[in-house]
Amino acid sequence: MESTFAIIAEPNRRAILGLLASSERSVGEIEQELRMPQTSVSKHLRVLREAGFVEARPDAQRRVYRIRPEPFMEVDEWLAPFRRFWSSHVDALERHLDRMAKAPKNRRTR
Amino acid sequence: MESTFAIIAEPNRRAILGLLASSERSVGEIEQELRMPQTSVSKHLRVLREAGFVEARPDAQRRVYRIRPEPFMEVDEWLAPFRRFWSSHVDALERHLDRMAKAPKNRRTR
DNA sequence: CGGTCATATGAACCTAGGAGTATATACCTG
DNA sequence: CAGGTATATACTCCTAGGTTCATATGACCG
Repeated sequence: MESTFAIIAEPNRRAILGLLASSERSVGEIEQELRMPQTSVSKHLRVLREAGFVEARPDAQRRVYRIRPEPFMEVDEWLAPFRRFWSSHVDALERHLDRMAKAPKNRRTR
Repeated sequence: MESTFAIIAEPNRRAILGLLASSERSVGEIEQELRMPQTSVSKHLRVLREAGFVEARPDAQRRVYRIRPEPFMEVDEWLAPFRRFWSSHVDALERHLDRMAKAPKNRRTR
C-alpha cells in the first residue's frame, strides 16, 4: 500500500514537504514550524524517506532533510493524460461557458 | 479527509480515472473493463463525483461518467513548488546556493 | 402493468495506518 | 565520564474507509 499517492494523501506529510520545498530543514526545525510532536515528525519523515520523497544528511546529532525529485516526477507523469482536459486555452473558454451554464441549471449531488 | 489527494490515493479510483482519461464510460463498462464489483465501482464513482473528479450524464438507465479538470489542476498546482527540483539544471545551482545559505558556519561530512 | 436491466445505497465487517506514550540510540559539551 | 540534546523506534489504541452482501430506486420493454 506504499504508493506514491498514499504517501502524499497525509496532510502532515504534505506540510512537511511544503516546508522542505523552500529549503532543507532538520527534524527539530520542522517540529517547531509545524508545531507537531517530534515523534510524529520522525515517523512521517521515515515514510517520506522510504518512499524517496526526501533524503537525510547527518549534521552532528541532527538530521537535515531535503527533497528528492523522483516521486514528484511520478505524480507529474500520472497527471499527463489528464492535462488535455484543461491545458489549452480552449478550455479556459470551456470553463467559462461551463460556469455560465451552471447559473440557471443546478448540478452535482451532495 | 476529503482532500483531493486522499481521493487519488485509492488504486481502484486511479484505475477508473485512467479509463475515463481516454473516453467517457458507463458504470457497467467500467465494471467490465476493470473486473470489479458494480457496487464498488458505484461507490468509488460517488467519491470521485463529490470531489469533482468526474461528472455523470444520464443516458436512459445508464450513467455515463467523464473527467472534470479542476481537481487535477489542483494537484498540478501543488506540484509547482517542487518542479524546480527536476525541471532544469539551473535549479541545481539554485539548490546548491540554498544549501550554502543554510550553512554559514562550519560543516562536517562523514 | 410485471419483469429485468442498470445503478445506487445501507449495514456489518475488517484492516491499515496515524497518534500518543515510553523508551532507545547517538552525539555533543563540560 | 555525566548530562543534555536530537532523533528514531516499539507498542497500544482508535478510527477512517474499502469490501461484501443485501436491497432499494428507477428506467426500459414486452
